Amino acid sequence: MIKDICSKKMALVEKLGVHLEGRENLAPVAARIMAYVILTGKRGTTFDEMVTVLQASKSTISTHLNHLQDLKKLEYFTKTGDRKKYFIINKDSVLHHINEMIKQWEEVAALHKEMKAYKEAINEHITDEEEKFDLTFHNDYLRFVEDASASIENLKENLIKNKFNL
Amino acid sequence: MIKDICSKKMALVEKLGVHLEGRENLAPVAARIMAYVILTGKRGTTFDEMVTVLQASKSTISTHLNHLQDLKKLEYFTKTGDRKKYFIINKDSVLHHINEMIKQWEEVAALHKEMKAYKEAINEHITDEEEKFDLTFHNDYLRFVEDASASIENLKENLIKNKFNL
DNA sequence: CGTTTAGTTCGGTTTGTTCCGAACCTATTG
DNA sequence: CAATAGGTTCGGAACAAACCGAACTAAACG
Repeated sequence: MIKDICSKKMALVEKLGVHLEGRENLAPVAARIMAYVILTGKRGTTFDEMVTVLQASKSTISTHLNHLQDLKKLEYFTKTGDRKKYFIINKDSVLHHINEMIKQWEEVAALHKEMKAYKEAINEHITDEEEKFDLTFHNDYLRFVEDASASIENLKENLIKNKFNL
Repeated sequence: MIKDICSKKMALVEKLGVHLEGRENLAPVAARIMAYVILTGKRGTTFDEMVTVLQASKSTISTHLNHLQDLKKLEYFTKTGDRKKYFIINKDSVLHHINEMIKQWEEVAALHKEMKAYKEAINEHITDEEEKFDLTFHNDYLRFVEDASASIENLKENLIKNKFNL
C-alpha cells in the first residue's frame, strides 16, 4: 500500500519532470528535483533524501540545488538542532512565474516594434505599393501580446487580492 | 545606404534569432532562418539566398528548412518557369501560435489536476490536519491557467473575427 | 547525353551539456 | 582529536546537438 503510493509519486515525479525540462529549460535531474519538491510539499525534502530517491550523485544534486535557489525557484527552512536543510518551492512561485511571463511578453513586444519600425523605414523608400512590406503580421502579433499581457496583469491583481482576503 | 539597411537587417536577424532559439526551442541556424524569412516578408526568400546570407552550408539549410516546414512554421510559393521555392512564414502562424499555447496550458492544467488528486488521496489517510498537503499552490496555479486559457481563447476569437471583417 | 539547377542524404567532426567520482571543506559529536 | 554529518568543488567521461563537406539525385536545359 505504502509502496503503491510511493511508486505513484515517483511516476508523477518523472511525468512532471519531463514537463519541467521542456517548459523551464532545466536539466533532467534539476527538473526531477523541482518535481520531487513540489510533490513532497510543505514537510520539505533534504539533500540526502534526494540523492537516494532520485538516484543521482551528491555533486549533481548539490549543483542543481544551488542553481534552482539562484533562480528563486526553491527555498528552504531549518529545524533547531538539525543541520539539514528542508527544501520547499518558493512560496510565491506562481506570482514569480506570472511576472516572468509578463517580462517575456514585453520583450517580444519590443522586438516586434523594432521589426515594424525597420519595415516602415524601408517602405518609405519604395514607390510601388505592391512591393511594400505588409505589416499585418506584426500588428496582429503586437495586439495579441498587448491583450495577453493585459489579461495576465489582471490575473496577477486578482491573485494578489485573494492572497490577502482569504 | 543600402549597406546600412542590410546590416540593420542582419543585426535584427541575429537579435530575433537569439530570441527564437530560446522561445521556440530551435537550433541556432533554424532560428536565423525563421528570423530572416520574417524580416524578408512576402517577396519570399530562397534556399540559395539563405545559404549565402546566413553563411551556412547547404545541408544545414536543407535540414532545418524541412524541419520548419514539418512544424508548419514555414511555407513556400513558386513562380512559373522558376524551379526555386520562395519561403515565407505560414500565413496563420499567429493563430497557430495561440493554439499551441492553449494546448500547452491544457496540458499543464491536466498535470496539476493529477498532482492535486494524488495529494488529496494521501490526505485522506492522514489524521493530523497540520500534516496534510496544502493544495493552495495547485489551486492557484489551476486558476491562473484557467483564466489565462480563457483570455487567450478570447483573443483568438477576436483575431478570427477581425481577419474576416477587415 | 552532358551540364546546370535545386536541392537531399550520409558520415563524421566540433561543440556543448549533463552527470559522476574523488577529493576537499566546515561544523559538530564522541 | 578522530570520526561523522552535510555538503561543495573540480576534472573528466559519456552522451547529445549542431553543423559541415562530399557525394548523390532528379528535373530541366542545350
